[in-house]
Amino acid sequence: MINKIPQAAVPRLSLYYRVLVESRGKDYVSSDELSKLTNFTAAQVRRDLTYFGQFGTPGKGYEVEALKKAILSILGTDKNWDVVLAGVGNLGTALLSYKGFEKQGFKIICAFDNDLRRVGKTLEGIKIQDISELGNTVKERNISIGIVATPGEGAQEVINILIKSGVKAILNFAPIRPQVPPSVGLLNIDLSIELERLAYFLTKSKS
Amino acid sequence: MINKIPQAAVPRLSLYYRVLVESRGKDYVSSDELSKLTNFTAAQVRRDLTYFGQFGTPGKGYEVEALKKAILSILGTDKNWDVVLAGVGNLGTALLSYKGFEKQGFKIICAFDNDLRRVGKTLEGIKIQDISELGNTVKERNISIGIVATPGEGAQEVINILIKSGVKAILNFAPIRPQVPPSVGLLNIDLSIELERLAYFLTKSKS
DNA sequence: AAATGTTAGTTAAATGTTTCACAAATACTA
DNA sequence: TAGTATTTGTGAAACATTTAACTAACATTT
Repeated sequence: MINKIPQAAVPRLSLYYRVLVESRGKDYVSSDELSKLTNFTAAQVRRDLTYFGQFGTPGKGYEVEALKKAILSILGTDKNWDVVLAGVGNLGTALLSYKGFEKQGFKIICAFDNDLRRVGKTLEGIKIQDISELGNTVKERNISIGIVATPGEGAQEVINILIKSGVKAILNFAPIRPQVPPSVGLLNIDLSIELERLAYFLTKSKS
Repeated sequence: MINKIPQAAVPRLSLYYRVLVESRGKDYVSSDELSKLTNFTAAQVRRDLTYFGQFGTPGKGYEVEALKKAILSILGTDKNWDVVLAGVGNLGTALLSYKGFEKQGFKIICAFDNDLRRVGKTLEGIKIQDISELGNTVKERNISIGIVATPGEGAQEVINILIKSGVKAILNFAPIRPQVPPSVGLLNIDLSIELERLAYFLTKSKS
């Protein structure tokens, strides 16, 4: 392919989709309107969309429903994805309870923990299993997305099990940078690092 | 300034600090070793560090303790930061309970919610206050960092209050892209968007 | 049907970031 | 002390992304 798609364009697509959902009632929307709704420039909106195809009509704009469908299909959110959760502490529980995921086709279908006080309990309709069953369950149920919300210690081990069992994409909240083979997608969300970025911003803007 | 610092260098600095902490016992560490520990290239390690100053000794490397202190000072994590939390649902509770923040100098000192069932309760030693008191409390206590963990509706309003009351940096978990003046630092963590990025990765790698 | 205005798609320039390669500085060894 | 091995810091090149300017297509108005 000649046109490489910038990494950063993908989350922007998600945002275009959101504002399209909110602009129910309109038949067409222009890059200029999308620009105002997302705070990206109109040029970037057009550029981003053409990375993935041609969706618009000159003089008119983009057909809302068609563009919505197209973005869903590009992102893969027109399918349903089964998700496994490893680590059901405070954060894990919060993720399990978050209603937003299911709307977008992501369903946490099983959850694991190594704390025996939690194992066996049911949260949001999901029975927490012992971490020792992680590998087999993931294999049996053929799950391809994993969320890791364990402490840093042991996170790499959990991730190794996930990968060995066929998981192809991981959202990692543990404060480590796990090793994964290139075939596996990895996104790290590291709360401490984000706060440190803010602290840097504050320190810098004072000087 | 001639050398503008790439945005992306800042979170890398956080990671250098982490591996330095873990390499206790060593007096000196080379860019090559830091490279292996962080999976960034050695050239990037050196480049990143020189954005902020000259910390190394040719032929020897970087003195661990000195570099640790320098990074702390650059990031601003050598100071203590008071943090306000808006929204004490599942995610907010998880953040309130997360022990990692305090170690890095971030302390959530007050929390607010608009749900009367939560207001008045005490979590992790912090009494949840009514959202109507948010502005005054932030002003009185002179807080400069805010974490927003409310639903999307109302998040912009909460953020407006934070900014009006003197908050200068915001970590936003609500699924919106808030408007903030350029003088205010903003980082968005949007869980749905992260999952959609993974879905895109999976969709793409199958084709 | 012609003229005008709007808007997507494309090409080129500008900006920002990372990588490469090497000189200069220091440490080590004999 | 001279010579060799390390390792930093950095100019320049390579790469990636965003912004801006332009072109062509379509819609609307008269």
